[in-house]
Amino acid sequence: MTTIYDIAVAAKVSTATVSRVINTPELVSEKTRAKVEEAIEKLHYAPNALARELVTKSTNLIGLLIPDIANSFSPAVVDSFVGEMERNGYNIFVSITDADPEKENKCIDIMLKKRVEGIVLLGTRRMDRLANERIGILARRIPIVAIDYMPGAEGVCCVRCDEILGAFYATEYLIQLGHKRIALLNGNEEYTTYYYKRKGYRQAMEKYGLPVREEYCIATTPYFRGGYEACMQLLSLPEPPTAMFISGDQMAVGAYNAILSSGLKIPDDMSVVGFSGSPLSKAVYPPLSTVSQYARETGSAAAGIMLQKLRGEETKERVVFQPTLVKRASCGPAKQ
Amino acid sequence: MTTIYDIAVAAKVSTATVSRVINTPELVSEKTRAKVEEAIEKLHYAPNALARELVTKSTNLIGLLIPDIANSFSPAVVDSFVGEMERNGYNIFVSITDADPEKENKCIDIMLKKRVEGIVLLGTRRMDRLANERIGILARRIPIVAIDYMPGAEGVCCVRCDEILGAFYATEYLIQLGHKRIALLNGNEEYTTYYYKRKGYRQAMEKYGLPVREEYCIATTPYFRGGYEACMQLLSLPEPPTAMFISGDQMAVGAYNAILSSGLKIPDDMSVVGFSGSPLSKAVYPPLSTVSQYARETGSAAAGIMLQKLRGEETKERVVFQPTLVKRASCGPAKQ
DNA sequence: CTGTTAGCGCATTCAG
DNA sequence: CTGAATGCGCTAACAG
Repeated sequence: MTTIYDIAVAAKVSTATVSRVINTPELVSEKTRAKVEEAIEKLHYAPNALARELVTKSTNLIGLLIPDIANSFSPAVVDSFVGEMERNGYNIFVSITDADPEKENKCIDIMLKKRVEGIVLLGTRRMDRLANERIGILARRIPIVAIDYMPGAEGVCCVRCDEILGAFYATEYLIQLGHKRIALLNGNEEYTTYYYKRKGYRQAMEKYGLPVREEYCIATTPYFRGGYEACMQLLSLPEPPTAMFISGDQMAVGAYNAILSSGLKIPDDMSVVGFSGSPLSKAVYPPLSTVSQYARETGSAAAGIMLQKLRGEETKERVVFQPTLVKRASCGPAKQ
Repeated sequence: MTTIYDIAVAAKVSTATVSRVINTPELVSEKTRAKVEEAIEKLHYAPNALARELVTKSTNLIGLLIPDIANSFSPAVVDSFVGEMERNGYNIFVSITDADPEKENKCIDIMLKKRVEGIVLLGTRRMDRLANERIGILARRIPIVAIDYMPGAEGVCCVRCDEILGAFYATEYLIQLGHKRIALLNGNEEYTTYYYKRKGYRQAMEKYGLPVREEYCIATTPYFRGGYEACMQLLSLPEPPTAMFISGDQMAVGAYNAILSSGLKIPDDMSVVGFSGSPLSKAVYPPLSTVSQYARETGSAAAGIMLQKLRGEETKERVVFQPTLVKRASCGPAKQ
């Protein structure tokens, strides 16, 4: 590996001069600059960022923790976040944690050692306030932005969608269409997203005086298969629901499959509202009503806040996107 | 930021001893180890990886270049690749290149400066041999694994699916069902994936003596919307196709929408085969026949090869997965 | 078992 | 405009 010293020798200058043509070329005379650049070219010199960062104490590195990359929300957030950070000269160090707090902790340790200048936590977390304590403490030393809720670490800046409200809108919409038997097809309610979605669902049901029937509330894995299986279960009930609010677009598509392959029609026999507003929701047939979560906007908002923090500017404590209910053909009035 | 020196002072030992309790604790006496560990704990010491790596010349960093994270293939590959590398003690430095060769080049420069120990290039590339020349040269200095084809850089290890064969299978299947008017709904054919898919399609058509009709071959954006629009265009033809091979599952779902919302039935009025084998293909209704691309296996194969290279072991020049045609309800016999 | 010393590759004073 | 010298935080001989 060629070093700054090799270049200095080849160009017959000091290492300081080489350093200058790289970092402050305007301070170097035309002639020596040319000499040095030639040597750099010839020897394929790539300055060792480790050494550089050791002295400048600036890594331009941001850590990104992703609990789950396979859902319909993460990729879009990651894309917009990474793009925005890169455009501003930062680089990204990622880790996929499978939503495992222990793994997350280890990753954070590594990131701290690598001297990342900020950490972004993407996606839902356990409703475990204690587990988040460390994050809260860490946030006093290094910029941290959480995408989604962060119970128990009040100092951490959160960028998220108001999921209670989103779930409320979705459920209310179904109620207003005349449905009374409305199912909630949810994910694991120990996680923030699903906890809050249940809350919104419940609020809507209660507001309109409808009973929350336990057999209508199912928590399953938030992917296609989970949606399919849970929906099958609902359809086999003696008195099946006439509508369902489903906590994720992937689950909703799985439910579509269950409904359609049971010979039922959407929305005639079953109304469906999803959650996420991913491109998928618009793509399926019939197009899926969904609560739009603004994934890309969330990613760039997180980047914006992170950049502010890195510059030492004051930032908002929290950015909450108001979800929008996108009404599409998957919902219809309740039959009499 | 506390340093090894601070710990040494606090524990009243030398920095060498601190270094030992961190790296080779078995060489330190129980007593001093306890002292040092206490100091580390108390001062929240996290060894500076930059300094460490500068002297050990080992970063455990792998660069991962992702051209497009939004398709149905990348997330699964990334997940399995990253998981496998992390399990083996490596960390990941990512960048999203939007398939822009210039951006890719800049990213590689940064990665080289950061002293990554290997680089993985994910996903399709332009059919531009010259653009890949640099990769080929680089591969002589540092382990490089390309996921997908890599024309023009023969030294680079490639992990990919035989897309020609996959497209051939898909098309042949439709032909054997009696279809003669078979469309190809493809992506931009300047990119390897779509170039080779067209090739496989053509080979099948020619083998069975069917004409390749230009108006049946459309190149569009490989997402839902592209599939929808291209399919609409095909349906409006005076003599529309009776079957289509679609180069990606997302496009296929977009096409589903176009077909179903035009009042046609799948597979009665239109047979469809997709490509990717993503969970999505199984989830939609009717379940989509597709060419399975083994995303997760591809990711872990790439990791496996990278790990071998990092250990200095000999590796295969190329790993080619034989795609499998998964027959589902989206295809039926051609009507007379 | 522990301390001393010498760099790793670079940026940054401070002279000249 | 350029060079010599110093140190960033750490590991790795080498002594003791």
